[in-house]
Amino acid sequence: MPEIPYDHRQIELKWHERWKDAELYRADPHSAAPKYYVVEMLPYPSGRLHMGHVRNYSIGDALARYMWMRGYNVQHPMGWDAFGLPAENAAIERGRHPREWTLSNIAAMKGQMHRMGFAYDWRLEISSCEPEYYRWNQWFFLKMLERGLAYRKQALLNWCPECGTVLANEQVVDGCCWRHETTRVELRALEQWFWKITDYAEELLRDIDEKLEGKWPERVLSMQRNWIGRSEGSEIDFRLESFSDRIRVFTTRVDTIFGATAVILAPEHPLARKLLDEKGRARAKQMIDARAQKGPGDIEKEGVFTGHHAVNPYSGEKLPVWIGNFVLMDYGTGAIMAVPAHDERDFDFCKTHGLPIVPVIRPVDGELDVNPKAAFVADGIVERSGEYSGLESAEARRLMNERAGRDGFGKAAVTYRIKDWGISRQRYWGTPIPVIHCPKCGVVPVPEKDLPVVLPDDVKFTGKGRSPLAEVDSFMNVKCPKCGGDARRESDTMDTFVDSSWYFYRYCDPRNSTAPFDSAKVKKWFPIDQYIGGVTHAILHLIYSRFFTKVMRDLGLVENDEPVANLFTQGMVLGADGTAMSKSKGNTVDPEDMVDKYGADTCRLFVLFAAPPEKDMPWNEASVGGQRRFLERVWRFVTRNLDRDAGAGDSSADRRVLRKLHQTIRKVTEDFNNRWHFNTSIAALMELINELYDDEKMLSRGALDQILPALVLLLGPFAPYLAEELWERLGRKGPVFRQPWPTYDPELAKEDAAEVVLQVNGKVRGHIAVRFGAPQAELEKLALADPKTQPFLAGRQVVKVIVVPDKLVNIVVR
RNA sequence: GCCCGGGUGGCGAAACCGGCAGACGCAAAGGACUUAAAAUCCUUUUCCCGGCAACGGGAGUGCGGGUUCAAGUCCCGCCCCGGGCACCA
Repeated sequence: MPEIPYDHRQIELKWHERWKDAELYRADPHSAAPKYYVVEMLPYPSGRLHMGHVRNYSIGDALARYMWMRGYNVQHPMGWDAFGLPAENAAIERGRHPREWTLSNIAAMKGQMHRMGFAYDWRLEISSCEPEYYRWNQWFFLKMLERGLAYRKQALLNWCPECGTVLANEQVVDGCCWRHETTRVELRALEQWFWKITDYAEELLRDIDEKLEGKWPERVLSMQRNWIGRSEGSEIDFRLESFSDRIRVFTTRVDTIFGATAVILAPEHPLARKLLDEKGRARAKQMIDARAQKGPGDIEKEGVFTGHHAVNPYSGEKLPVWIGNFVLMDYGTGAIMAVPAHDERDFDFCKTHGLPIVPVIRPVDGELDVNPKAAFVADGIVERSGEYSGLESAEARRLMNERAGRDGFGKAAVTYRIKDWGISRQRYWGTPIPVIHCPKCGVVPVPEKDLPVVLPDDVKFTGKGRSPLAEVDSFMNVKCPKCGGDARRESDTMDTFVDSSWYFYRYCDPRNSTAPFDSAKVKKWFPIDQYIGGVTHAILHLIYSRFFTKVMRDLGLVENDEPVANLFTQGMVLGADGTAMSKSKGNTVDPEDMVDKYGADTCRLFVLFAAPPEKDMPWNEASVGGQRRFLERVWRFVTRNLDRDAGAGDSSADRRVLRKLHQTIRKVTEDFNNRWHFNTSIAALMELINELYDDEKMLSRGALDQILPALVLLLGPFAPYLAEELWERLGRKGPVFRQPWPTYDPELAKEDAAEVVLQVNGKVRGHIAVRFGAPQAELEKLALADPKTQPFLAGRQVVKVIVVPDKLVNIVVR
């Protein structure tokens, strides 16, 4: 019988066509089956899928298909994070309109996703650049405004010269833009819109422990904890000698306050202007400018004495007030007390500026070091601190906070590192911020009934200057909704992270034209059972969407406190050079080439087999062939045994192969249920096919009839095209992923006998086959009598025999 | 500096609860088939020592200690790599 060749092109084309219109992957709103909502992070439509996408979506797709087979009602959507700078840059560089460029990219990538065989319910597709979508961004903006969660302020902001826009703190990496890793951000004073994520700092932190612990990767949780940066301490007012103003400082170490030798203000501090003379102000300005240019970290500690003094409320001591370039205006109160003996930074500063160093904390089991060479920063016993002397640090802090409250000069206080989310962007391709600036009424929100504020199409892209929208008179000129007078629209657009903060809710009701979604529909699916994406979004997207969910909950739109019950972060795809694949490094591989050459199934298998999904995946082009060979072996085995008249066969071969089959079902099922280590699932399937080849000639028809369909079903989540084609050739009806997942019989999976390892003094000396459950005494006897162990026992005394039933006997001799 | 990961053959990896280290795959070498090549199939492949040989012995999971009958796995102290945070008071 001639072999039928495995022609991936023909097979994939055939099923591609059949799947296209079949609407196979619909979630059923009326199903009684338990729901399972799986979402992969939506891509930016750059025009081509890259390997990172393929990896992300192959993991999610395998899971979705598996859960269908397990009988769940699965919702598995896909969409487009369609606003963003590259579209605008394409417009500047190539004269293509961002909309047209974006839409053609979406069409291309959607085609690639179809080719990959990803099982999405495309009826739920959303695209954030459509007015039907972004009008709800605007609606949320208005709600934030109503609730006092949106505000406008002038601030020093991170400006990326490459992007031509400001960035949120989360979008600055090592002082550089997150999209342009070599472009330093500059600080610019601008007026822009902020969202009060800080109002939710405490809850965002608490729910990490209460709701996410154990369900999100520890790495992501620790990054978020870090980012929120909760810090407990005290706020203490220092009275100025020469003015009525007080300087409020934040400190975590009020127990060291008797060691304070100065009070230091940030150069931007409002009091700095007042205290400094002309010359001092010029120095302060220099410090501010230097910081704007250099970026943090590589700045020498500089300072200026203001000539004024403040009074330590505990000791009554007079402390000089300085300006210091290392004091940050936007953390704490913008002012600190300097305790050089117990803080490294203060130590540095005071050393260089000749300020005294006064130690007041001694180690619990040591002496007070009166002439320290470095700061002693640990807690200890408070000394030289009046009534607090002799107390432990923690107790001193407690009592000192009490005293501050009682006497009205301070209190216990909590400070967070996280700052409000700056959402204004001086770019075109984003959601217009729905406010109007009226010369008479000031900032006026666009009335809800006038939403959406639609992006105009006729915009000039010069790549220079400010928001492109500001140049479009037909957009900008508007009547004030309040007084009817001439007014101007806001010309900034929203950060695109707004779009992705709630898109997975919109999937549940994507065409709703009266609300962002119907809460009942969302309630059916939320929280997301499994969210899958790159770890790069650990603190960007993933903290913004947690914030958004909490706001939506407080608006009464959703009932869940968190959007994502379980998070999985897959590792990066590394290039051949061992660093992350990226266009700028030129080490990318286009998945399309691989799909052309080897087929989508091989490509999917390849990304799943190369490494466990949470680990970074090294690139090794050569091993693709191995995956292809495996699929061909499956193909050949199934096709040539479809209706081979195998007869009664050899019952021992049947038993061997069926045992392997059931062991494989067990292995693959466990991998899906526990760790998603699909590399080992696929390895198990390879072992099965190896075993089948070994025993092929001896198998009975009956055994083949059990094995072939099970093998095809097991392959379904990983290689859907091949599975579907073979399923049809087996004469079966219906799509593979709608078949019940094969179950294993523990009895059939069991080996005939336990292989027990024989050790002498921990070294392997032999093996014996014993029936399962053989009593310990019997195993011990067999081990002592075994010819393999005998030579190592001769002339020695048996001290002890360790028996692990069905596994191992270790004879300890002396 | 602090907080997470991680370090196992030539390479990617496996060993999930302390019980045979290296499953599975890649690459390499040898062989079968072939006029030949490709494809396919079979064999070998951690290192060292002994043996013509099936085989036998020893060492071995970044380094040094420890616990244990038994350690890649647990504990202590280091080194290296990746990631995050970092004048955050």
